[in-house]
Amino acid sequence: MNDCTSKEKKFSDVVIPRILNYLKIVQQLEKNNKTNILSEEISRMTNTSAVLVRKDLANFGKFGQPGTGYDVSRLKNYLLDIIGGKEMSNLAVVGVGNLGSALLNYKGFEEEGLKFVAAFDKQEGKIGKICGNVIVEHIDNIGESIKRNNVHIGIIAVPSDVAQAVAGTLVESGVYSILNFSHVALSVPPEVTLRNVDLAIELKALRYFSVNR
Amino acid sequence: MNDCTSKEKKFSDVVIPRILNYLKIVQQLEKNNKTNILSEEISRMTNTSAVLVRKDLANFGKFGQPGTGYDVSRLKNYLLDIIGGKEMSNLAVVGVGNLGSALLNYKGFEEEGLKFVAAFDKQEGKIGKICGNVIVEHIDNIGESIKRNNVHIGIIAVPSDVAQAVAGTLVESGVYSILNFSHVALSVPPEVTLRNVDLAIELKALRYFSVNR
DNA sequence: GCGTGTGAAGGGTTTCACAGCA
DNA sequence: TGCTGTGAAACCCTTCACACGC
Repeated sequence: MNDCTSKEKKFSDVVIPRILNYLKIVQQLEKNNKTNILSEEISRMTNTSAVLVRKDLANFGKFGQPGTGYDVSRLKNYLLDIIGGKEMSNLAVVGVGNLGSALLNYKGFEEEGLKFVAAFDKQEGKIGKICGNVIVEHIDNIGESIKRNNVHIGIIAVPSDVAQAVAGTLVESGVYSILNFSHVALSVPPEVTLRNVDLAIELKALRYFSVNR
Repeated sequence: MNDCTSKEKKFSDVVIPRILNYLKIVQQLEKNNKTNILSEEISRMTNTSAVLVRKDLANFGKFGQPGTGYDVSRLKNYLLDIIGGKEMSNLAVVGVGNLGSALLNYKGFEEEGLKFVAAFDKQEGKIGKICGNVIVEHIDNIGESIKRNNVHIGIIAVPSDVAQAVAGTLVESGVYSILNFSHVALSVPPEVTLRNVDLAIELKALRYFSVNR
């Protein structure tokens, strides 16, 4: 097989972030007009063993050149196919504090297929303000706004004590993909895909691995 | 064995975040004056199977009561021992944009053993301002300030194009634990523990798992 | 009886060693 | 010769089934 045959294949939670890292790197290389890359180089840039890089990539079909390496733009396109990064995803942020603002103002999401289409807060002073490319709406508008803007992914960037309520509202409004930045364990129905980014846990994990090495 | 014997034991990258989640939950429960918890409940709150919860906990010695469950405050203390969460870690943030400010202003890190002691930016308007509990210093002060403040962990919250340079400065200044929020692959010497939180990758992973379920 | 603790089985992931191709 | 691709082995992680203790 010489084509990308693995669109049906499901990849695990270990593999996907790794592949997304490979993608990040080849996109970077393409911008710098590099046309070829070795598994050895990808390995160094991602802290992944070179064999594992090759194994991962070989999963999708063989598009490496023995003795030469991988063609950067070809690799990029295959990875995008697999990851589904070619269509735009519409994002909504709930909570326009510092974290919410950081997300909304981040340049570069859009060229990665991620687009903010709505933002919500309950603080009157923030409603109607422009943040990034969107106008902040009142949190009571979530239901209506999410349908109007065809939101795919909801991002929870509110204080912990209201995070669960916001999650409920998002789900009711039909958002089945949630990224949770709050420091509480959310409970959502099984059909919802939930991913947590807990900054305290990241810091503590880092601390653990610095000490225990 | 009935004691916590596993201080020497090293846990993997899969296990540690899970344990930190257990800890988060028992800390929460303790605040709510709950004194006892079943593996079944921890399971529901963390999306981890109950057997796995018991296996994880049994790693540290048996402190569950068959037929009854776990004593919350005893469990908390053991987990803190294992994770090393009893000493305070000093943190420094480089880049006081929205993300840096979000971190500096987050209430609750301190009671988790994480304390911000320094913040840096290169934008003149920000220098000298108070953010959270620290005064923002110029980025040129990193070397001196890090020694003065005994920084353990450096957090990179600057734009991608300067992230590598900042990483270099941190390492030169003696910071060997780095949490990187920028969207580039940093290269650091092997003695440095580096952990990456890439928001674009989190969003893309979430998208992948929403579609492929 | 109920819930924890644990050896054994099962499944998945990573490494090893080497085959194959430019 | 150099680098990719791949079966086999090793390793780790998770689940299963059940023993044990309150």
